[in-house]
Order: sequence, then structure tokens, then C-alpha cells
Amino acid sequence: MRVLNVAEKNDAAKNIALCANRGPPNRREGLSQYNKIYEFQYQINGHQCTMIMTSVSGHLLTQDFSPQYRQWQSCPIVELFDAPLQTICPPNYQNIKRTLEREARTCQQLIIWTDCDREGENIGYEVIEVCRAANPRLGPQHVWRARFSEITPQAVNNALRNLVPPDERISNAVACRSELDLRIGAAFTRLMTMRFREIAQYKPFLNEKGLLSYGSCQFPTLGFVVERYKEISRFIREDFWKIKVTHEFKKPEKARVEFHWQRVRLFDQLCCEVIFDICKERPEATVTGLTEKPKSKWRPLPMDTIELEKLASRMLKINAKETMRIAEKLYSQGLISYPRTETNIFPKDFGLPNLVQQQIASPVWGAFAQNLLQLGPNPRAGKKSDQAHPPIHPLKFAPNLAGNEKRVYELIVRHFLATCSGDAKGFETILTIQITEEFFQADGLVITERNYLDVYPYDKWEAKTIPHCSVGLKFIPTRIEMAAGQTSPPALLSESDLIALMEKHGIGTDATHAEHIETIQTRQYAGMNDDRRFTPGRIGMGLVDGYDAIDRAMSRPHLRSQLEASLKDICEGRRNKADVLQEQIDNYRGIFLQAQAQIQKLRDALDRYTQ
DNA sequence: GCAAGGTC
Repeated sequence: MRVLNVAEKNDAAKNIALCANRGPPNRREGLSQYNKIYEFQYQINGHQCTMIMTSVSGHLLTQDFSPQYRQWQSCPIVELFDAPLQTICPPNYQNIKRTLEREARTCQQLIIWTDCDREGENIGYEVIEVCRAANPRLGPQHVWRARFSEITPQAVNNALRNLVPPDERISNAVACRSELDLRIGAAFTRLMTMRFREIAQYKPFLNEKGLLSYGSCQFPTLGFVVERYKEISRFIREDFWKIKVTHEFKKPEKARVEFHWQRVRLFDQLCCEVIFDICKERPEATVTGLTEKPKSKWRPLPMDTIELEKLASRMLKINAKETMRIAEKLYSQGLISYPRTETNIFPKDFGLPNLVQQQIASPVWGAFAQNLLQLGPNPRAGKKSDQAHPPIHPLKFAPNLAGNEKRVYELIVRHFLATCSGDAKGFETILTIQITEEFFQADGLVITERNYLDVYPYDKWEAKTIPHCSVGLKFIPTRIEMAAGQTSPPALLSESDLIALMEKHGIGTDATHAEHIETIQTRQYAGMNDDRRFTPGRIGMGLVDGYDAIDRAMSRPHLRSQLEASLKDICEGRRNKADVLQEQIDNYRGIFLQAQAQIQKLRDALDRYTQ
């Protein structure tokens, strides 16, 4: 019996075949240069099978409006909410499709090995659709879903012993999301672009094509940037006052120590002055406590995509989009593992020692790796798993990289070695003194074991000496002073902040955060200042304000969150696709008609910011 | 020409 197996990408197909075959399988070319065909023998339920393993490259099919609706002037825009859609295989995927069709004709069974997430289930149905059209004998009893939580020999064999039918509900949830994104995106994008592109006053602030787009992810992303900007504009600074005590200890050891007030600060100047005067009058300080307790600084969790993007942005000042471009290149050169992963826990028996061993060759961190190998790699375990890909880790030592590729690779290696190492350990000392009725304290830190910090310069943990003086010791502080200050607004969003907000509100996926952030910049809705923080542009401010005046929901994250909840209902059988689709379309058509009728509100807002 | 989701 011949069995066609299809994974979501070539890398997965290769590894699954390797695991199932317990060794390298035969490899031959398909029509697509990136998607190879792997062949091996395997027994399923006592049947000897010739396994044909190949892959797609993500979604094989996409949806678009029927041709008569694709011209922007072809119909009243509101019709896009109901216009018929077509399923298309884009030209650059035709080779993959033809390979599937050709192989499907010779097979009696089909096993779907796409990633075990929502999109994967939908991609699985695209594969089924194409294969079944080529070979109608691949009926429901001949099509199976392999469920796996990682690509290891055990998980792969287990999946083959426990094949299940594919889950159409999960696929339907994705089809629902995808249709809504298209209809809503196209409708609002055409409306805004056609109404505003030609207005001279806006032109200096628009992108080259004059495209004003709306999308269910790009707009909430812009919303976060605008919201933070406005929060800062609204912020009213408040004056406060505080008392600072400094002492230059001569014994038991020499040290300059700053004590901070236990009241932290007061917003009443007079009140602070009164207390300050009392302290100055009777400045003698008495040590009332010295506590010392162990403190550790945790080594980082295994790296997932979001962490890579955030770290590279913060520590290397390389933006998320560029980081992913580089990571994909390193991956295609076989230097690092698959860079799009939501997993931050290494599977058991992952072969970490071998991966650490690779790094011993480095003149920079080789010694650290050598030492780590002797102690045994002991990674911290996170709680997230996408059930397909392990955390990002180096595969080989790569001495010949340069520029940002070298820096990103180094970050990945150092992070990997750090996560496999031990927490930093030390002691925290808290010294408390009393001056009249007021208490002040100073914190000290002694680092006893640096451990992971030795290989991970991105974390700072600074030792601070506090003299070991005994309780009851009295001294006159070198200085007691009153200082004035002002509360300060939060900072503009950094890229790392923005990614964190997107993740928290379920805007986009780990693979798309960087793209949405890039989109709001290429649309000139937002820009990045010299501190690498996001500032809204004039059009961005105007659009958010304008939509706020029509329907607050448009630039806020909760519409997307609500859709996510409905999609979950579809997956779990509580609702069906048609029902959710109708509800969402009706809702957005309503907002669209409002926006069209009240387009002047959008114009007014844009006018305000572009004068 | 438009979205967001996959991936080379």
C-alpha cells in the first residue's frame, strides 16, 4: 500500500521522515525545488506501507473576490461584505500543488502532518481538497490526521499508531477568520483610499501609493501606539519632595551608602520640610536592622520567537522584521533551529549535551560551554508549547558570520547556553536606620555565583556593598538633604512593549507581529524616533480619532478578542461557521455604513492633524 | 491595487 504523507513545510517533512524511518530516508525531487519527497517503508497496523512524505509551504490556497469585484470601481463597496469569493492557488504554489496531485494518484491513503494548530488543520484541508480532486478514491475513510506534540521518534510513531480523522471544525474556524479579514480589510481600505487619496492636504503624510489600509491586526497595533502617545499628552506632572540620607562609612568597612526614605516621597512640600527640619535638628542615626537573605537572579527561559524579537530589539537594536529575516537565513543555512516557535520548554531527552558540545570550539564562549557540559545542561522550563517546534537553539558553531547575522547568532547561542546553565546567586542585605521618628533603608547585594551571567551580557546584576554594622550602632550621617522631583509620564512604546501588548491582546501571531508593526510604518501611520520608540504619524492620529468618533471599537483590540472567542466556539462545536460569519459580517457592515455616512467625521479628524 | 495567515 502506498501512503501519501504531507507536512506543513519541507523541514517538518524531512524530520518526520527521519524519525519514522529511524534513519535518513530516500530523497527525490518534486516539482517545487523547496519541497522534497522522502520515501521509506513503515508498518501501520500490521500493513506494510510505502510512505511518500512531502510538504506544502504553509497555506496552499487563498481566497479572493470573484474577478468582477476586483476592480475598485466595480461595485458599491458595501457589496464586498456579501460578494462571492474564489479559492485560488497562487502561481508560485502551482508546483507544490502539481506534485501533490501527481503523488496522490498513486496512493491509497493520505496522512496529514501539518502543524497541530488551527492554521495547520486548515492547511490540512487544503491538501485534502487538492489530493481528493486528483484522486477521488481518497474518501473520508482513507484520509487521516497525525497528531504529534513534537517531532521525535516516539511522538511520530505514537502519532502513526493513533491516527484520527481530521477536524473540520478547527479548519472552519480558520476559514471564517480568513474570510472576515478579507471582506473587512478590503471594504474599509477601499473606502478610505478612494475618499482620501486625492486630498492635497493629506498627500505629504501618505505613503507613495496613497494607500490607506484597514486590517483587523494593523489597526489595533496602531491603536496601541496612539493610546500611549495620548496617555503621555494627558499626563499632568506632580511635584513631590523626599529626604535623602548619605553616609560615608569608615568602619567596619569603607563605603558610601545612600539611604532612601521609607515614606518614599510626599506630595506636600510643607509637610516634607517639617519632617526634614526635625531630622536636621536631631540627625543622629541608629541602626535598627540588618537583614541578609539569599537572592537569585533566574537564568532566561528557552527562547521562543517573541522573546527573540524582543531581545534583539532591546539589546541589539535590530527591529523585529529584520531579526526574523536574519533568523530565517541562519535557519536555512542549518545554523539554528526553526525560528518560528511558540515553545519555551525543551522536550525530555532532547540531546542538549550534543548541542552544547558544538559550541566548545568558540574562543569566546567555548570555555563556558565546556564547563556546562561537565555539569550537565539543565534548562529552565517554560509553560508554552506549540506542539511542533522546540525552542530556538543553535545547531552548529558558526565562526564565519559577520555584522547583524553574527550578532543575532551570538544572541541565540548565549541565550541557549544561559538557559542551560544555573541561576546567579547572591545575598541581599537591607540596612535600616532611624533618625528621630523616620526610617530609611539601604539595599546591598553580594554576588556569590555568577553562573549564567558569565555568558549572558544582556542581563545586568550589580553588586552593591553595604557595611556589616551591628544593630544599635549610632552615627551622624554625612548628609541629610531634601530633594524635589516630579512624577513623569510613561515612555513611548518600544518595539518590545508593542510586541508584548499584541501578544497580550491576541493581535496577530508570533509569526506576524513583526509584519503588522512594519505595516503601520510603511503606511506612515506611525514612525520610530531616535530612541527607537513609536510615535503616531498625523494620518495615524487622524484615523484613530476619526474612527473613535464613529465607533470606538475600530481601533481597539477587543473586536479581535471577541472574534477569537467565537472562533474557539467553532473549534469546540458550540457554534458553527455560518452563524459566526453572519454575525461578524452584519456587525462590520453596520460599522461600515456608519463610517460611510459619517465620513465627514473622519475628514474632520484628518484635517485637524494635517493642517 | 485591499487583509491576515502560512512559508523559501
